[in-house]
Amino acid sequence: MISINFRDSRPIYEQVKDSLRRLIVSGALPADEKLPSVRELAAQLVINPNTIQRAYRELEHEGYIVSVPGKGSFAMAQSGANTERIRALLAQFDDAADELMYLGVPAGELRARIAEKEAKGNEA
Amino acid sequence: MISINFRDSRPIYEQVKDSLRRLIVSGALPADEKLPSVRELAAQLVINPNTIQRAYRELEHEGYIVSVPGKGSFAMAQSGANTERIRALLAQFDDAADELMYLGVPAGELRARIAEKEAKGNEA
DNA sequence: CAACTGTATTAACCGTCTTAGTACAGTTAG
DNA sequence: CTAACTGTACTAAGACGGTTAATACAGTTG
Repeated sequence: MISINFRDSRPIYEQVKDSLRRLIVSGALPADEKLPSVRELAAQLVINPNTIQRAYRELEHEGYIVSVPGKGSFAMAQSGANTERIRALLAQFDDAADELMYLGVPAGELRARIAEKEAKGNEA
Repeated sequence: MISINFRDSRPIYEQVKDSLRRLIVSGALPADEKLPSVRELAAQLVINPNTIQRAYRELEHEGYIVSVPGKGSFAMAQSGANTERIRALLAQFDDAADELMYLGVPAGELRARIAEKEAKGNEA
């Protein structure tokens, strides 16, 4: 479900954040779904609870989850559009598309990928 | 031309790499164009020459530039398709698209962005 | 020869990531 | 109520990577 790569230069807490965000975005973690507890996920990944805590704290700050002392952490329905995050994602999207086309990947293939996601999103 | 952000958590040499790669990809730096020397760019950005050297070394390893002792560093025409880089870029592209659509950005807008790039690429 | 180019190497500093250990308050099942 | 869970906070220590500084050497060029 969630995996981390110790060889990766990226911090573990970032990898955990991205994994969880991807699970939420993909629908694998619907709103109000309970996440593993800080200690449980730490034990599962064999890393320190502090590292998980940091990932959860930042995900909550980004509006993807909500943590309640004593109860747990839960996936959260996206409320207000996160304009700042959208701006960053669009920049990432454009950069990747620009370089891919420079490297010879046809624009049609990129558009087809979008269309495929659109279909998958509607079937769910 | 090339700018770095000291507040950014990303390493300076990565920022330099991305700036140069973007200049090459966008066509601002055509093949065989001479890049600033290691020391010159370091002085311009007020950072250590070693940091520039590292950026150049890795860009050469990625096939974006070529460095010749005594002469300088030059933008390089993309020869063989860099399959590894393309794979990573497609993953980045997909992740951004997935989350953008999750956040409510319509697929049509993403496709329109691709089409726009396609048009710009053809006019050049 | 002089001034440039890339390249290599060593040492030192500093910030961040991660771990370990402990502690406290809220929640919940028995 | 108690026990076991939950999130949260804090300090200390170690490890690692990024960056700088200071040289040094070889190839190129006017």
